[in-house]
Amino acid sequence: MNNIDVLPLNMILNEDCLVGMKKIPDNSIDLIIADPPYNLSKGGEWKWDNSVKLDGMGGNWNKAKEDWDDFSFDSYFEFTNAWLKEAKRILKSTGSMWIFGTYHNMGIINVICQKLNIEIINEVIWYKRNAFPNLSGRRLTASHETILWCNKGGKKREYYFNYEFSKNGDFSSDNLKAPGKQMRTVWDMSNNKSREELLYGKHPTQKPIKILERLIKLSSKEGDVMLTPFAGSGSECVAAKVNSRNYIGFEIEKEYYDIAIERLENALPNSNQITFLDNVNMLED
Amino acid sequence: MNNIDVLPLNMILNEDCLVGMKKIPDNSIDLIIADPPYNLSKGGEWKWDNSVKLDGMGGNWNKAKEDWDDFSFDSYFEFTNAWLKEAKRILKSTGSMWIFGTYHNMGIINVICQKLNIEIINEVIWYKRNAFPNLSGRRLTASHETILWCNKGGKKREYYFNYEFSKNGDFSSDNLKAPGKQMRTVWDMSNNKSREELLYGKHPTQKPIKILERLIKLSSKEGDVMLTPFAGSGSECVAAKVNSRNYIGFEIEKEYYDIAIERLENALPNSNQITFLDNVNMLED
DNA sequence: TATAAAGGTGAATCCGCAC
DNA sequence: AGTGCGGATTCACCTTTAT
Repeated sequence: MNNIDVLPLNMILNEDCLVGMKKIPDNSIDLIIADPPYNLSKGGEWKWDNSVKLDGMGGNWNKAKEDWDDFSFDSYFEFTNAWLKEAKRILKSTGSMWIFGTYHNMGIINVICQKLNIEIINEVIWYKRNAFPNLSGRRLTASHETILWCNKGGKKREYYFNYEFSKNGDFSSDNLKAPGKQMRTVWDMSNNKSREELLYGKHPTQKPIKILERLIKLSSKEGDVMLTPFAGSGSECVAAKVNSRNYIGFEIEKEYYDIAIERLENALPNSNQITFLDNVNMLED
Repeated sequence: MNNIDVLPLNMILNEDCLVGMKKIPDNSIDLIIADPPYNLSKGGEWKWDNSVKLDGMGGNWNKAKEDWDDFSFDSYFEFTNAWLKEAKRILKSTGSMWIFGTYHNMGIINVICQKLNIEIINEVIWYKRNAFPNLSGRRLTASHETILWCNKGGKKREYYFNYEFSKNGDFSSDNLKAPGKQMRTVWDMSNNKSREELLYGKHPTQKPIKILERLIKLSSKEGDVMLTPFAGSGSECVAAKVNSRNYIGFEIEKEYYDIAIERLENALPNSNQITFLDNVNMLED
């Protein structure tokens, strides 16, 4: 996409992320934060197809896994491949992408990033100190999520990294971050939510604003454009607005879209407002 | 493999893990601990083949990743698929498998486990408090490894789990383990090695005995048979011997094989020796 | 009024039992 | 042998009571 295109900035659109991302020019986004679904509702379009043979990938696959959530493993591959390809296309070479997941879907995301030549900078582990206990006594208490930090890939690395913030920022509530020392790949952060977040907290995987702020500050500058393909109830956009980044979001579920719109109306950007634009059009670089 | 077969127990064999595992009867191993290589030496058999099209896996792959260590991404898929298929075959339905890796190879391992219907019980994060600092200032300090805990899969879950140990065992050096509380998926453990381990410490990914002991105690009983497909300098076997588990190891590199043999000669099993057999043959169940 | 202790509530998953 | 229901399980968080 090389023609000059326009797109509403600082808005969430109530549409599919693929439809939305196709409207975005190449190399135009500074930051992508993605929390892709892996628990799609029953009756969705993702169906397991036992006839699909994965001959190219090692040849000798066993038979299909039967109960992979409500949709198929292979279809999830295709879904992930589709949105990551678009994500790579629209990302600037100076930009970053952060992807949330668990072991259920992160293997697929990881493999497709490597196949698409999206470079993984770090795999970050979010340790949730207040994780919900395991009640069965048959396994360990699930208490972390994975966040993959990537850039566009290519010969030279140009992504932005705020090393100073990562080293000397205020992370006093993180017991694994030593003050003045380099930030590590394991982050200790409880899953608590502020009153504002609880008020709009309907989405099952809603992330705390404070972890999104950390991602934003580590890898972008004020005035940059953040895009979130699966906006949910809008936490990424709120974090962007509060931190004077511009944002674009897509959310296909009307219920969450409505919540996100209301949240964003009530969210106040912080004092540095020079770089934040409101509902204007974005021109390609 | 249903004929009664014999195999030397409590030995490491100087051969390829696939060759070795093929000698093991179906459903005969209680515990597998695997630390698969992902940095194979140059000139090995793993070569990138640009002509391989991965049409079954989402269809539209970009061109091959050029610099995936010294061998090809797709070949690593085949390699992983091959040994994991054997591992699943020889594992008892009551058994467990633990696989070490990082984001470079864990995505592939994860995906193949799911394709082979090997059930992932937990993804464990080993946080290395004493990780080596990052010198570039361009990324976060890599400070964790991933350990996938799996069972054989199938309709009913029969794997052994020592819940009592996981809850009330002595983990006082682990700052993330609250005494008397359930064990979680993030473990805080430094990468220090004892004098014994340092003495034989030539292998680049040698694991500390104490993390291997944790795996062994969580998921096996005295007298059980542990198998390690990539034995390296023999840490898994030493941990098994010390904890009165029987062991089988394979190591193709003569240098490491020799170290492992010497280590095991000097390793002393602990006092409960009733269940430990020395260099005997194993009959199929 | 602040802090501490004590007590009640609720979440997801596994497993056994009845049919 | 498959289904469906109910009981058991843990611990973070909130509310209530005590110091």
